[in-house]
Amino acid sequence: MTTRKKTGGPKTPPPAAEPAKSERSRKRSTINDIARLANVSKKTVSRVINDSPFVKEETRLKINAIIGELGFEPDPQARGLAFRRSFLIGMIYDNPTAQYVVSMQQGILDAMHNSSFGLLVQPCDRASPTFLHDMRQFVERHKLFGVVLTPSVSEDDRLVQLLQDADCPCVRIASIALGSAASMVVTHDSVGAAEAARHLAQLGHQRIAHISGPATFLSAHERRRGFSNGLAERGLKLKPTYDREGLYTFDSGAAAARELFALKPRPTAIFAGNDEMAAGVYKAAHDMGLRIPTDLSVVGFDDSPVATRMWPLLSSVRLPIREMGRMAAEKLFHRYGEKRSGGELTEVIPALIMRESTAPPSGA
Amino acid sequence: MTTRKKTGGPKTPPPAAEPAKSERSRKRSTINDIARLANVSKKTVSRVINDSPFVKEETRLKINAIIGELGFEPDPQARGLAFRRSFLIGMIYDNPTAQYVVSMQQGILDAMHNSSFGLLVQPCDRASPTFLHDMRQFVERHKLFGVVLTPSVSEDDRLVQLLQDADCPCVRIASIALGSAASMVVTHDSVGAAEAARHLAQLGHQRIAHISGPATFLSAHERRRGFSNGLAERGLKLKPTYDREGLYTFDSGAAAARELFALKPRPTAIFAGNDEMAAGVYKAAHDMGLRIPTDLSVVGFDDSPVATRMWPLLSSVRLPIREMGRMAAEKLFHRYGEKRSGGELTEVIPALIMRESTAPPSGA
DNA sequence: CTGAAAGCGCTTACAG
DNA sequence: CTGAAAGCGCTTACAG
Repeated sequence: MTTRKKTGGPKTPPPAAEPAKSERSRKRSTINDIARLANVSKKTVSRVINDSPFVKEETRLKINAIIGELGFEPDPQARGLAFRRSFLIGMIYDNPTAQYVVSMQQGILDAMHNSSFGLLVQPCDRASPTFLHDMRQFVERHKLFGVVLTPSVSEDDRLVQLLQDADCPCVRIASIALGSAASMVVTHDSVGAAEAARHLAQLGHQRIAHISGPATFLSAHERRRGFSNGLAERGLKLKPTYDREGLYTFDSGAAAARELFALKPRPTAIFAGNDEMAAGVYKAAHDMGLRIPTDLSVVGFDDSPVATRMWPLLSSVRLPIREMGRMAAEKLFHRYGEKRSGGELTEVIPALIMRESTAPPSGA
Repeated sequence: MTTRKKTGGPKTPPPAAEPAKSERSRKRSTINDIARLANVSKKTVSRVINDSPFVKEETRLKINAIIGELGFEPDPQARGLAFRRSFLIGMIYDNPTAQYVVSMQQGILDAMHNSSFGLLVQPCDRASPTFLHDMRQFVERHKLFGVVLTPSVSEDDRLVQLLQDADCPCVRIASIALGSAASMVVTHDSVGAAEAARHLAQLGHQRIAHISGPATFLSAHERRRGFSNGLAERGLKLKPTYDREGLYTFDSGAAAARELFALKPRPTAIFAGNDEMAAGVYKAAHDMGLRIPTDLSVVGFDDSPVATRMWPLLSSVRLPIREMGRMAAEKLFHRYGEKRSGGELTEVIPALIMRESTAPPSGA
């Protein structure tokens, strides 16, 4: 009992920055140490760790003090084994944009800060024949606490079904609500696309084109839909000849733009489904001697790093990726903390970031 | 004993793609099930799981057969608890390039494929006052099996010391050997930079400039050193006025280029320490009306996605990031498998990827 | 070459 | 409000 205070002084700062030097012989303390020091059973210590309401306030205080003093942190592995569920969150992704993946990780990590959770990453390929098998292994092997699914794998119903069968909670990030409110972070891509449409219309453009992502992507559909609606608000229509499908890649954007430029009259503004394709549009315009924004206005989507690496700087629709990651992880935690709470839909609205790539049409 | 065969037929395919429908009541089998079925003790099953040589071949075969049949996979959590070490690899990073991070993750995951390991990611900020404390928590909390350190945090000796104290194996990725051979993947950035120098010299350039990364980065130093050496091979010298320090950022690259362009005579070629800065050079050149490669040759480093998003396409020095990740993880595993083996230095050589951004000097 | 006992650090029923 | 027993699924000494 006398060995438990080292400094003897008042409460040491936070969790004791650097206890003993490299004396790694000082093993981490366990629930047993705490129990002994507090003169209670380990079960009671377990109760305070797990925030059980059935602990006398006085007991709780005493135990928490000792926990603080020793810098005790329950072993997630042992806890996991007993709980039959780990303290690990998985992030499953197939988004090709590296910045998206890294920002999302950051956001999830933000939500886990100061918890004992860890973030396990898992890329995937929906086209692979072992896709579902791999995902099942990933989830079952680690007895994941929960999983966050980013687009476009978040749209895969087979995966969602599998997770449900495996009793693994998941939060899906997508442009519209695909499942229960408790499991969704919806990004309303259509709203951002509509804003882009209004902006272009406002500038006076009449011949406005769109290059969408592949039809298999929900986001591609939503962005087109929102754009079309935004145009309609201003009495404009997205003409079929001005409506091309790309692949969300640089090359497909350039190819679609070339087709568009061959039209007469050619469009004076293009809304690309993502920044990659917008970069392709820049390239095609450059090759044809079309100046941006004088001869052609361009708007992208994603506000990825490339948007500020092009000249003129690309105006683009931005989604708060990192924040989305944080929200998704928080949903997972809420569901656990307060008995299935956090059930409201989580929503996010994209915003148009204005830069230098748009101007009134030259003839205006 | 009779319940153990479901299909009754010959060995089913791999690990039984989809055992029972959504019957998740069928709990995962444990080491006890295997032991019972094989008529041995669980300890013996444990021995075959851990590849112990002290098992009769016949016994091993029988046990492995049953393991295969049931698709048994030992629970990493339970194993970890008993081993006092998890089956988790941590990746600690502070590299600002998203593509680098994602590729590295992929590589590490490649090495873990078909193992029961998982990859935990952990960004960090070396300037944060809680940096070391956070890292210690990360490592101790998860009882990490090992950790891979990417540049530039891989250069932090305090971290390496901390990991050693915590008895956590690590592999460091850096441009030169910073520690024991067993813990290093060295990327020889200088070799790639030298190649860039030779290429430029070969083209006939005489006035060749370099924009380096910040002096606090080892890579910045190594790239300059290699470049300078490459020039020297051809009897050229990196003049102090042509040797500028940037920050590895777009803006710093543009600023340094502007200074270089103001010199008379101005350089006819620039080797940028990374692609970001090369993009800045493009921007500055564009603003000054300098055409690439006619008026100015440019070479970058990293071969990041932006390299192919610029016009003309940027020639750049490439490092096989994904492969480096794989190698790093494999080193961690080797050290474990064969009693401290895998001790040789792991090396990687960068290669110059030729594209469209270089040409002989216009006056040549 | 193989096994019975004890233990990793926590939690679940069950009692009280 | 609190605790003693048993257990999560595996491994470590120790025996034989």
